[in-house]
Amino acid sequence: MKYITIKDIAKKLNTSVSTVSRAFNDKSDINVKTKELVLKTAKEMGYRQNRMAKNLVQKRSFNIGIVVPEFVNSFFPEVIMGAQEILFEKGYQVLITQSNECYTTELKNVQSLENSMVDGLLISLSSETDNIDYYQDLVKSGFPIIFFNRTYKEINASKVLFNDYKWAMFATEHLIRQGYKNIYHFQGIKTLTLSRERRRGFMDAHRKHKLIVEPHQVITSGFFMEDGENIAKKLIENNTIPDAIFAANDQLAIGAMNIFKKNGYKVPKDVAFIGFSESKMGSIVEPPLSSVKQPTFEIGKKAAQLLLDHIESGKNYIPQTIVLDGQLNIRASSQKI
Amino acid sequence: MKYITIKDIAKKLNTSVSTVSRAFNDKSDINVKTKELVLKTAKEMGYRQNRMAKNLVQKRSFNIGIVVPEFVNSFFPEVIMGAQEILFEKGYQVLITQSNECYTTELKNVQSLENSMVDGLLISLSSETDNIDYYQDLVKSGFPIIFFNRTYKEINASKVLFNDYKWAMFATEHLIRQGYKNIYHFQGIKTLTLSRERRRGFMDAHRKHKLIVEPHQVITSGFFMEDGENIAKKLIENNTIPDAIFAANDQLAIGAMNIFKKNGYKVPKDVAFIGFSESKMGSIVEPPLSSVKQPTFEIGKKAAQLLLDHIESGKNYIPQTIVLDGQLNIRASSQKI
DNA sequence: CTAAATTTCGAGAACGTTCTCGAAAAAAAT
DNA sequence: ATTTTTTTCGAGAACGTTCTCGAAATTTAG
Repeated sequence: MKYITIKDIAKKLNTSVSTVSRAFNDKSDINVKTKELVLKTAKEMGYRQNRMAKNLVQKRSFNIGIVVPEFVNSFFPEVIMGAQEILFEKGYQVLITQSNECYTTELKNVQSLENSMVDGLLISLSSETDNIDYYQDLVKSGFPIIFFNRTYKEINASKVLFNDYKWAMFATEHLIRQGYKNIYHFQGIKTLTLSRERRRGFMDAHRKHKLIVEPHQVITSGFFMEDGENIAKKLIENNTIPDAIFAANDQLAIGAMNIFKKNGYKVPKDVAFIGFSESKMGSIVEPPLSSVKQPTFEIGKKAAQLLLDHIESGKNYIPQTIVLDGQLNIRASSQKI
Repeated sequence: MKYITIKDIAKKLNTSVSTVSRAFNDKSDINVKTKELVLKTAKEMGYRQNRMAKNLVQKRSFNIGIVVPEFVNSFFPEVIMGAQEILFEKGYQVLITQSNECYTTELKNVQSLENSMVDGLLISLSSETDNIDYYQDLVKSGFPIIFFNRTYKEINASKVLFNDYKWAMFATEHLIRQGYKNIYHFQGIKTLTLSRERRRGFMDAHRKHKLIVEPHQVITSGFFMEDGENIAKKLIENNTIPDAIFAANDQLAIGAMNIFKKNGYKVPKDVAFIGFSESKMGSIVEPPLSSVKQPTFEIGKKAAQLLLDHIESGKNYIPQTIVLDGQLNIRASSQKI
């Protein structure tokens, strides 16, 4: 493949590369007519700018790296779409990688992206990540990096978060107000800040209403549908059937709901359900699943915006934390009849 | 941000940049001891290779571009994951873009990726794309590009396809064998090759069983759940209720199913359903949706492999078409009781 | 009509690598 | 000890851009 370069154009027009370069970069010190001529012949010759070279001299790639734990739920794709929307219009390309919830792959991704000279990073940590030294160094070095959803308090960088505590509390209170007494919480992966926050919301809602939560009411697992199924099976086996379940995500709730239904339990009469991070599936399932809706697009957009801010302001950027709010969508799965 | 370069290392070690470069590139003409020394001090100094520069001289980026129409269904994410698996282990980075089913964005994506000097392209065309001149030129120029799922016969490049005809036929026959007579087909976007193939399967299944299909039994729409809902509403309005519906994807089927259920129709007793491109939702819905399962990961893997072949063999690459097979998963939504 | 100001341009360095070529150093062969 | 071979290295071009600096051309002012 023979690329046409700026030199070829210069030669053809009997001018210098500087002039041609000027034409493309909207520089003021060039005659409008020559500029147009350059642009025209460039088009005719099928010229395409070589980003590598440009980036090399400008020391920026106009690439943004995104690292997410997974792709299978619609949550992260939606966040990514939000970010892309902002970044794309500013001329940035987005490199997306996934860590598969694995710390080593996550680190490999980050480093690989750094090698590609990304101008900044948007990252949501894997559930396995408990060592944040690398990120601390990165942040300290001034590299533009924004964390979203899954992060650590200790990291002194900009963050876009969801108010997990508040909405977990609302969700739980909703169940309590419906009159449910024996409410279980499926907290997913225990160690994540977001899980802890949701659990805290769950606990405080009980406290507020002077209800006591027994340890066995909070159950740890993974975040997938199968995890929900397994928990439900075990509960049925032990014949410890909750009134209601507040799950840390829709997948867990749906998995469990299916098992309960299969075993003859009625939803919400026997067991009520409320999920989190509203997914499309939630509205399809029978009965439709109540859930807390997170502003996925908004998260992506805000994170992207912060990143652009950081890139533009350089060293003297002051990190901020944005906490977004959601919405409690009550559906049939949690309404006492 | 001050990057440490190969020059810095050379200076510190009192050697030449050539030697340092050799150390990193596993060249034979370097002493093992100096190599180790270079590698060690490079690590100490926190050296990170500049991809831009490397790519510039080597004229390849080790980046692969992927263009997909959308992100919201799990189909494309899964394909991407398959591709990533193959590409990642060969040291390639993946740049993902989405066209939002819009031709102009698609083209912009492709060009932007070309500017980033991607070594190759994996693409599934938007539903809007009817002008393939650009791709024809690209293919003719020898640029490595592999089409998957959505493509045009006319393009002379490697393709990874699904045997839509065959499995549409199987799906339809399954319904016919169950005794359904008045079967409708929701074909989605009419113009896509894959839609045409699926419709052809639908028609031929009827022909084979000596059944006649009236034009009104084949309905065109978009590919989203809302489209399915709208069709169902219209059918109910006109009181033309099919025995069974074969939808070109799960979303259409689920959308329609929900509306029928809401209007008091029983599934599968009053209306039976079968979808296509099995989605997670299909197994959650009540009753579980029969569907044709596509080997999503496999599609991504195969496409990536073809692309690597193409990149490696260069000009004398001979395009191939791989047609993959799927699986018919029969569930309650299509079983006559 | 000349001087000053402004516009427009070209030469050439720089970005951080890889790669070719030939030279120096070391090892092996005579 | 000398020649030949092999190993190891350094100099410098190249990749395709942008950018700085100063010079040429043009316009404006006096």
